[in-house]
Amino acid sequence: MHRTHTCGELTLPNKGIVVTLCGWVQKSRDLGGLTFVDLRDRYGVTQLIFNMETNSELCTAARKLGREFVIKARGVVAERSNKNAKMITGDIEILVDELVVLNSSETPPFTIEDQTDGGEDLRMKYRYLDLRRAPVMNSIMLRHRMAQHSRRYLDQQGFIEIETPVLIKSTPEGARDFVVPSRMNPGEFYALPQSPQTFKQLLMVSGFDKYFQIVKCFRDEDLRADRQPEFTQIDCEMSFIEREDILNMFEGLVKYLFKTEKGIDIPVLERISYADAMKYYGNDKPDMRFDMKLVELTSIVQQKGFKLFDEAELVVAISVKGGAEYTRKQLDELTEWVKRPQIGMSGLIYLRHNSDGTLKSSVDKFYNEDELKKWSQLLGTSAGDLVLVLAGKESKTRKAISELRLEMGERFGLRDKNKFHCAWVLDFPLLEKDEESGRWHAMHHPFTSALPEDLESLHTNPGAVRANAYDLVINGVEIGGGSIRIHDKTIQKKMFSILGFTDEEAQKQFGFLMNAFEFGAPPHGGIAFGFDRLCSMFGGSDSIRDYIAFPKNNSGRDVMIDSPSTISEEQLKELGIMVR
RNA sequence: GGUUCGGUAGUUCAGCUGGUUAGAAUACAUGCCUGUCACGCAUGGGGUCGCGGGUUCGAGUCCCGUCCGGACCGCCA
Repeated sequence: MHRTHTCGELTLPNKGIVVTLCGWVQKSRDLGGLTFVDLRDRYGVTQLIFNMETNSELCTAARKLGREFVIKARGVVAERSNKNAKMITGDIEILVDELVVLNSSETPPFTIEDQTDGGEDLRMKYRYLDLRRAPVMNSIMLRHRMAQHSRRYLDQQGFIEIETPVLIKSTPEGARDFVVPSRMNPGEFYALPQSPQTFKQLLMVSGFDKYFQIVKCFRDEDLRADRQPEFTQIDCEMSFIEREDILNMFEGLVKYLFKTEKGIDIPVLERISYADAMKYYGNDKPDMRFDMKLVELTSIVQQKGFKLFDEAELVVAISVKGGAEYTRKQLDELTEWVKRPQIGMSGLIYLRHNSDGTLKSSVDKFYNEDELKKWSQLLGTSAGDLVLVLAGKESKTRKAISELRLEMGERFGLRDKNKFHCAWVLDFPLLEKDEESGRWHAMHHPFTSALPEDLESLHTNPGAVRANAYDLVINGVEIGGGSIRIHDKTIQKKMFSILGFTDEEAQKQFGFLMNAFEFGAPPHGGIAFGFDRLCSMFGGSDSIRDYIAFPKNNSGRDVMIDSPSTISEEQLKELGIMVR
């Protein structure tokens, strides 16, 4: 008696055949004379039926089945008298003639159903049970398919998949490293890679020409719904290419994924400069599913006696289509929303374009109708629209209006999960100044090249130099990013010196790379995609956790295996480590 | 490092200004029921109100501390 079919495939045409199914008891319904058992496996659910009149022994046994018992059942596929249109297998049921209990089960701590009663914490503790639930299992299977599609496309394009080491060297740049003590080299540590960046560049020096890897990366930073300490990237690098080649190649990958997985033909990817993204969306990863562009009012609103605006570095507004329906109460609530510490604005100014064409603002005291009309014109409002204005320090205000824009987009239903807008964000600044130390930091990473036309200002005006870098942004989420790399030793050295490395430090940290550049490094560049985010985007979720089989919680803990954990004195001693 | 919300039955939650024996739904157990599929009906068991301290005649409720969890800010080249 071997399994002949799955619980998701039997329908009316299979009527009359004898089948054997295996799976878990989803639920049983005992009606006295009849007992129904829903049997579940990875493929679906099929109803088993037991009849007290025709086989009382078997029916009595079936009544004893609890939730999540593992069973094997043989029987004939029969047409149901009462069909269930909600189930794929809802037209049939199995008239069971033999039943084997393969294993019993405790009552699960939460219900194994699409809509579970379990909270996040409990589900994570029993993740192996949570994974039995169809939505979670489907997410994991989506991830599998996405990996296969990506491999197929990249293989077809001539990319070679190569594994790079996981025990590597700690570097001060970027995120914090996870660190692994070396027993054989007391007092020394490996670091886990934040990305295989330098290795893939070395592979280009070796001549592999097109490389990719679907690879775990590690960053010891605080977690978010879309950030895990270990995460997966589709990591790619190519030689003898220019930016345009990379954009085309990976635009191809994005299109291929949407086509094969979702059957969607996405249009040519929009391209927007970092400067424009900041100007129109206040954000380097704009959600371009909807318009609601930022409009700066600074120059026209100052010197009218309104202190908040007069003292502001930036006065910036958005116009919400149909927002004039917002009541005073809702506007007050929105004001509280921007005052939350996470946003940190001192207040919110509004201008309502009433349905009768009149304008009403919260600052009528300072601005006459002509002036308000000017606002309205700049923002292109018509009757029924609502203008929201924030003012204050430049960067904080820009950030706040960007958040407000996303919030209003959300409230007005403009962020449809089934709509996708993909864009390249280009021409990022190469460097950014750290406010505290006053030092320059690489915005992307220190191997990123400058745009050729900006290279000269590297010494005179480093902040103005644009990087030959690009991000892929889908629906306001940074899905991928990359750059054309530096392949010249002298320029790479110069970059390290601008970043505040001494020659000695640079040699110690990255000497292997710069040495390699002395032996015929080809021009090269690449990109890496956040695979977990890509999967959650395709699955329509904001959280990557359901797309990772065994994720960590907000504090970086795996509550199932209870890690991280302390280790024994002997282990510490062997590793030469003292713990305070 | 910070802000904020939460921790009460197996689970999800309610429990008001402190006041008799802490409730609901669901899950579970038992019984009845031949067409259920969120089956129905009846009965029943199930609680260290996260932990510690304080205020009070009296604390699930108020205060302080602490632990755990969620969301977010900082951080994430």
